[in-house]
Amino acid sequence: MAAETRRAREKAMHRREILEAAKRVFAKKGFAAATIDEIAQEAEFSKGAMYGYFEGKEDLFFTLIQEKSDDIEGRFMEVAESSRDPETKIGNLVEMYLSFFEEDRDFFQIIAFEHPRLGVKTHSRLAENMKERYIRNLGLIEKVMQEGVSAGALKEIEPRLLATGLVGIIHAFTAQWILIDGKKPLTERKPVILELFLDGAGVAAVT
Amino acid sequence: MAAETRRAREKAMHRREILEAAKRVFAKKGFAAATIDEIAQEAEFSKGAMYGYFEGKEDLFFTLIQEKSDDIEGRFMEVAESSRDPETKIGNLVEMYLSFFEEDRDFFQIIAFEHPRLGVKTHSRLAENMKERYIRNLGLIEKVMQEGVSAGALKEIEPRLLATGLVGIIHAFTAQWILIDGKKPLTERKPVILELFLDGAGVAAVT
Amino acid sequence: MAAETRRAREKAMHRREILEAAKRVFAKKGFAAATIDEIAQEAEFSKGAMYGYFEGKEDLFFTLIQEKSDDIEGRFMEVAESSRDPETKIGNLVEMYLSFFEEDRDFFQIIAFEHPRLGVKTHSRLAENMKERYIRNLGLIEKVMQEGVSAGALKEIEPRLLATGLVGIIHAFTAQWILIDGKKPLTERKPVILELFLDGAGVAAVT
Amino acid sequence: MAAETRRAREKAMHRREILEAAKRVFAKKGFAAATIDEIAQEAEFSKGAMYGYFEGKEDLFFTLIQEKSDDIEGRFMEVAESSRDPETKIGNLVEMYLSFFEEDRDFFQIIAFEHPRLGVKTHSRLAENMKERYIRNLGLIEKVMQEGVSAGALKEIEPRLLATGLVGIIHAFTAQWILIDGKKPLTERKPVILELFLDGAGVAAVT
DNA sequence: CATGAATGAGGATTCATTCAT
DNA sequence: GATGAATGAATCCTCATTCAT
Repeated sequence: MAAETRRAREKAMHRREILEAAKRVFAKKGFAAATIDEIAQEAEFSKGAMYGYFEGKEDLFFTLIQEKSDDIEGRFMEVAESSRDPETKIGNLVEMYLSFFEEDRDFFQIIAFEHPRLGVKTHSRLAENMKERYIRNLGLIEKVMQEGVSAGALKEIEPRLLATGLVGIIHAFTAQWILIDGKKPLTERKPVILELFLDGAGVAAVT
Repeated sequence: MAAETRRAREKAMHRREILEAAKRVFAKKGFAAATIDEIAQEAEFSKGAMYGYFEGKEDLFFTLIQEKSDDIEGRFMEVAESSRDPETKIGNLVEMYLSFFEEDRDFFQIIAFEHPRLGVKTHSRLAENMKERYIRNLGLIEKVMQEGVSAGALKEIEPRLLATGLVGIIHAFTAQWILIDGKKPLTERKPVILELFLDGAGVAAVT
Repeated sequence: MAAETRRAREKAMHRREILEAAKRVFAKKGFAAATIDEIAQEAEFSKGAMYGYFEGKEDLFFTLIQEKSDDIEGRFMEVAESSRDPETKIGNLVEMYLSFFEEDRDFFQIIAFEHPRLGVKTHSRLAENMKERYIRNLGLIEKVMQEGVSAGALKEIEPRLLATGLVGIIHAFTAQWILIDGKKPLTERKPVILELFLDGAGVAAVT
Repeated sequence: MAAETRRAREKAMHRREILEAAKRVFAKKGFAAATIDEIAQEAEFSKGAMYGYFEGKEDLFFTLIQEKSDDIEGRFMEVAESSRDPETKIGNLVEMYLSFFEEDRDFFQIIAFEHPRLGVKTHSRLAENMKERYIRNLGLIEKVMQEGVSAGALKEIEPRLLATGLVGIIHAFTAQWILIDGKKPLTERKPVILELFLDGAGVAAVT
């Protein structure tokens, strides 16, 4: 039985290694251009082994997204209950996203890669699921925005639009960070993002 | 001679038809997943015909990006000289981007698709060129931001960060529009975007 | 009618130009690797024009071989009646081949290219015809050899073997000439060839 | 481990089978007209399998030439040291070539096919390599000829010309054998070849 | 006749997936 | 389970040939 346990432990580890390898490859190439062969090599397993752990390329990809999405949703829940003050909560939200992507820039890359595909009608369970999640996620952020509006901390703008704006800023800074200034920690951008989002770039026209 | 002219005209038209078809397919599938076959079908030409107009998939893609990028850069120049007032100029900038993407949402899709690839080292002339253009483009926006800062209309924030923020908001709203509420004209979003960017989402904390 | 005549003359000229172009291309690439496109370009005609003069690639090739083979057979006939002395006749034969190939090294190249295909069973009228011609040709040379033997000028060796040997030497020197020392006239090799063929390379062992 | 060994053994065998199949096809069609498909069928493998063993058509061809050329060069070395007597050595040389081609007429066919291509400027590593080898090979034969001349066994003719002549005769007889009288062993031709080369076809003009 | 655009069959190559060991 | 050889469908691309102008 102990042997069984070790086996189970090893199997789980291998699974993880494969997933991590897949993530690196998907991040570098995108789903379509990635090959099982390259993932196998990256994972230091044989091609055949991959099929002992996953059903195929789609499954691999899907699992990856799934896990990370669960992770991010979990973190989101913590954030959602982290404070009563809307501004603090939004700050936590931004920080959460930034550290999430900083920890795992490959995943951000993947999301960024495949995100646009969501707008495309498709038959894959995969894309459907991703789209669902995306909308749910945006919904969560919307709720935070709604709270902010209700609390009088945010302007009376449709929460969805506010959510869209915030997400846009975060993504842009993350992309920027990956593309150009990858050295400094991404979380350093939190203050600017918050200032931009909450107070805007303009010098207060004294109305 | 007239015959020659007609032929030339037809050839140009066919070229355009193929480019448009390619754009639709690239927008739907992304570069890697798109196939010449599908593009040919979409264009209602035979597979072989494609090669009379373009050297192959890469060339097709490249040409597409090239043309549109030239277009957008041209429009940008107009905007850059459109006004002395920074806020007006930024407004024109936002409007320009919104109408550009509204006119051609497929192109936005393509850009969104392939943009993340820019962060990945590659050997393709294509990616290099795209990255160059992207940075140049961002540089142009930076310059507008710089003017705004100098004129005292924008906060003393690094222009690059301002540019990143604005672009992020615009992209997010465009993506949103494509993903969900594709009916209303995208340009309708101009006021929100401007308000978010210039004045922020927060209710002016009376500082 | 005069117009008709000029037309006919022009047509014949064009035909010739195409054939010459085809010869150059076939010589450079071999039949299989040559393309109609390249031949057309070489001939400075459109691809389509080729089909007004020939039925296709095979026909072009076939015609080429045909014409040249007729030519060489004609010249052979002259040689066959050129002298009563076997050695002189053999000398004339060698000279004839050498100048034939010197005049038209492309044709030699083509022959050399496609010759080995003769040993392969095939369904093409083309190859059959070439093989037939080749054997007929060798037969002609055999007859000269036979005469030489009968006249006591050549050893009592099967004429076919003698013919094979002579042809082999000629081909080898021609190939050599093309491959390496293309400057000097090929016909300069006549004496060596004759000496080798008639007297051998060995220093007469005083038998 | 034994399993590994068997696998390795099988892989080597399959590789060989594929090479042999490729040889037959190249011999029948020539490089340009041969198709991977046909080679695969001849080898009784799937098309895809070919790429597990070779990089493609060129590689296949190249490997084939390489291996055989190494073989023939090895045999040549033996011959080169086989005797002090020039005539014997030349005899051995002829015999070596004849048995080499008799053992593997497909290879001769291939050589004969592609040889003329050598005279054509090209960019392929392949052709360069073949040409190099050919010249080196001829060089080796030249050396034997040179020895013969120095030893007073051969006439004072440029060794390269002597080599060319001998090779020409050998090739012609081999081609003849393949084309027409394939039944009798090719090596049977050794005496005639030697006699023709050393003593010529002419009846000794009593000089 | 000449042109060259269009076609489509054919060929090289890649890659997800299967399967015998 | 792990391996990697084998498969074959899918894909890019070429080129002989046709045909409208």
